[in-house]
Amino acid sequence: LEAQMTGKSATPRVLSEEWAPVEVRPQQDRAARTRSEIIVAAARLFDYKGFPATSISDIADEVGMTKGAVYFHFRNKEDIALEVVRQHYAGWPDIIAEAKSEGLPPLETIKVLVNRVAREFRDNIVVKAGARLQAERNLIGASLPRPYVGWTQILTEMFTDAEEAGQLRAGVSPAAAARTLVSAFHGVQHVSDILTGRTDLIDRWTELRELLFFAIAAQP
Amino acid sequence: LEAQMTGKSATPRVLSEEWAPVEVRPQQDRAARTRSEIIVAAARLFDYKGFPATSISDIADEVGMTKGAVYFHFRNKEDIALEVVRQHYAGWPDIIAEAKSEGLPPLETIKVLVNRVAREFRDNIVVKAGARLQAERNLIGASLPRPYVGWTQILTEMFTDAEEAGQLRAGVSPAAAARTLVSAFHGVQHVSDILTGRTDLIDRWTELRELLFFAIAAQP
Amino acid sequence: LEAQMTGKSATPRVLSEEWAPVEVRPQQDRAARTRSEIIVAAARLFDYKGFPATSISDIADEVGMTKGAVYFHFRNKEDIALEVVRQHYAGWPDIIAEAKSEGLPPLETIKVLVNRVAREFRDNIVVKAGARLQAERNLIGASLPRPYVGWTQILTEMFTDAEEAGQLRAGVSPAAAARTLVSAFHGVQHVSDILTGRTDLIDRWTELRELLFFAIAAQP
Amino acid sequence: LEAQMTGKSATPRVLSEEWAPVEVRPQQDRAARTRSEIIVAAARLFDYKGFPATSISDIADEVGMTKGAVYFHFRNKEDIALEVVRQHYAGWPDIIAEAKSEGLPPLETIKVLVNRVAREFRDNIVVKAGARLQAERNLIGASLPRPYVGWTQILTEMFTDAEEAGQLRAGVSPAAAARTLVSAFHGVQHVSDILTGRTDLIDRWTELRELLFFAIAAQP
DNA sequence: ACCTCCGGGACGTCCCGTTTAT
DNA sequence: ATAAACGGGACGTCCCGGAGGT
Repeated sequence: LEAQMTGKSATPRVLSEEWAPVEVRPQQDRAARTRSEIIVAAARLFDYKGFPATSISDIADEVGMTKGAVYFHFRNKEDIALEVVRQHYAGWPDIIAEAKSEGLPPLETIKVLVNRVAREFRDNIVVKAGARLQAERNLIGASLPRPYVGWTQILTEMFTDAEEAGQLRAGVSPAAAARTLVSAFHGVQHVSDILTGRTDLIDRWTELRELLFFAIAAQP
Repeated sequence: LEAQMTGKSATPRVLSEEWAPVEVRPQQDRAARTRSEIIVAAARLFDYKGFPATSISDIADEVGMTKGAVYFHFRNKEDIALEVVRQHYAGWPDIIAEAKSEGLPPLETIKVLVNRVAREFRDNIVVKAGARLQAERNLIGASLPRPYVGWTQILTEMFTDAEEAGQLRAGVSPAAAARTLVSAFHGVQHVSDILTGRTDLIDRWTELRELLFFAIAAQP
Repeated sequence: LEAQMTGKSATPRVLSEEWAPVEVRPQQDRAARTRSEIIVAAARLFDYKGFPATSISDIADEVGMTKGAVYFHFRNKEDIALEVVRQHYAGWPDIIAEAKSEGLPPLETIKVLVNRVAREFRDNIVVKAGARLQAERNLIGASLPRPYVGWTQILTEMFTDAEEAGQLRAGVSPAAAARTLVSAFHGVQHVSDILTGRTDLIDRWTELRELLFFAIAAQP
Repeated sequence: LEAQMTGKSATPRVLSEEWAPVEVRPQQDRAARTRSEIIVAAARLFDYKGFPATSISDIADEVGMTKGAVYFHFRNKEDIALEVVRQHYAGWPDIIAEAKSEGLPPLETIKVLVNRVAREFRDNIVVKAGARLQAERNLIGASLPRPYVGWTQILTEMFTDAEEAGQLRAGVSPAAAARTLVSAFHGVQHVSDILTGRTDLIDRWTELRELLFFAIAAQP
């Protein structure tokens, strides 16, 4: 749970797309596609080698373009990393909304949500790259959004809902639970990355979830 | 809980120092002092800027020497990082032995131990730097020892002791408990580092400890 | 007579230039010009100071560019040396064809040819540099073509022609004559370089030629 | 025939050693031995890698000493090269005297002499190293003695003797014969070094000798 | 006298992230 | 959008002094 969240609850993207201009010029279309290709290629490299070891040349080669073309779309290497991180964040609102829409009790909603997040961390290249970039944030520049605090806030709200629903064990603070979940999830994801390339992430997260939620949840 | 541990119990350093020759050649003494100064200066910079952003020149400046002097003691930058990581590990056996020597029940021994480890992560510059270097290990070279597995093994043994002493809640696996503790501690330490420079590490660790050990320990 | 020759006869450059596209892209033109300037500047320095003593900075200064520009055209210093050596070789086929086209008897053709080669060794900076680089070949890298063998082969063929024309003294082996001519010419060129900067090369070659061809040629 | 010769005829070393002080202090003896070991080790490396690629560390390692020890005996790397070249030269007078002492006619004396010199170029590590250092002389410093001129002078004298003895073909200049022999021998030796590591030096020299002396000698 | 240990600057190569001319 | 050029370091390593032991 790496990301700086916007804090306001998830805006359904479908709606916001309604507001977008229907007619886009084909050139802008192509530019957007190129931009996107660059981002994905960069994400692959950032995930594999990290930010400092990835050169602009590497990225240009990976997309089959010249360095100049890359510089046409992004002012510098930091901007590319920034966009990767932005897209890492951009996906969460929908996922959160989806989890909430299932109508489960708060604690179960959280479980479902983080299960889904874990899968993204294992499978989605942009999410993976964004996580690594956040871990290397002080090698990049001070411009990345602060990580962890958004998720902490979202989860604090959800754990507060759980408390109000009587799902929390007496003495458990929603904020502490949120902080601990965010930190521990990060730890699990990172250690899994180092030791197994995140192939065992789901198992490790399951182990963590069982212990943590036993301590958080009220006894039935 | 970053480190690859040797597994063998701590050698009583006091004793071995008694056996050391009293007279050491002063030149070698100076060299050892210089080496140590380089390590500490490098640790400061690695902790602050990370491995790739720290140049040999930076280190030389930090100790007030020239690059040539640094290269007399270390073949390359990687070797310096390696030595920092080595010293990060070198302290744990004594700390583990110390915790065990208090004669507490297994679970309390683990708590005391990790409390102490948390303080090291907050205060000891070499420990801090070693942790960061391990996090950046794929930017360095494949030569660093594998992190986490040593601590996981140590803690698995201690949780097994706890199980045999009847301290574990039914259904809790010692190995899973150890893995989760190692990962979650790493997460707490890392997030605390990013958000507060580890000043709130003890508080965050306390929050994690209360939840995790409630789930792990048998009800009294 | 330093060079590894290709063996195939000279391609008439005039003709092939007729066939070349008249319109070349101006940028590539500029690049080719720059590349060529770098080669000539490097040749001057290699001839003057040798390969190890010539730094990339020296070359960049000599052409009035920056190191980065040089590295845009060549991957490393060795590649520059390689190209100088390549151009040293590239000129021989035409010169050989020219000598042969005069329709002289074989032995006289050889004399005319080597006279011309001697002038190149005295006047052509790339030829001079290439010769020196070949002399320093084990300081560079194992990638330079083997010297001397190409010329030995060419001259062996020509001396064989002479033998068939009855121009060789009885008992003189064409191969031995070729080997000796190649080695002795190299020696004359080198000693002349060391002692006079090759200003007396023609005289020294004349002395050698008179003696050697007296021994090789059949008495009239 | 690389060397700068002193020009005065060979001084029998046995004699000059008679004049040396009989009693030397044992420490100086050790120093001389150490010096000599350094020279031989350096010669091995110079012959193998050339001057620029041979570092003081290499030499120190080769003799099993520290760099400081080497610097005690020689002021700098150039001095070591200088001494190697000096010893390359130092052996010729005896060899020349030996050849002359056989009482052969001048031309045969020259042949015997150069045959012997060729063997030295093939077998004697200091001679080989000195030759290579002379070839790399402008990479070292302007301090090496001028090569070739000494041998040219010696051989000019000997060819003049031959002329006076009626052994020279009409029209052959003793000076030109000497110059050509020196240059051509250098060429043969160098090409043999590059192509076969001087294993075929004797054969190549024999080929050269047969041709050259046929041209030089009066017909019987 | 001979040698070791430790440290000091100085470059050399390579490469990287970026603008300028086209 | 490309091709060409620009500075600026980073790393490594080399040649070499001084301080001091033996």
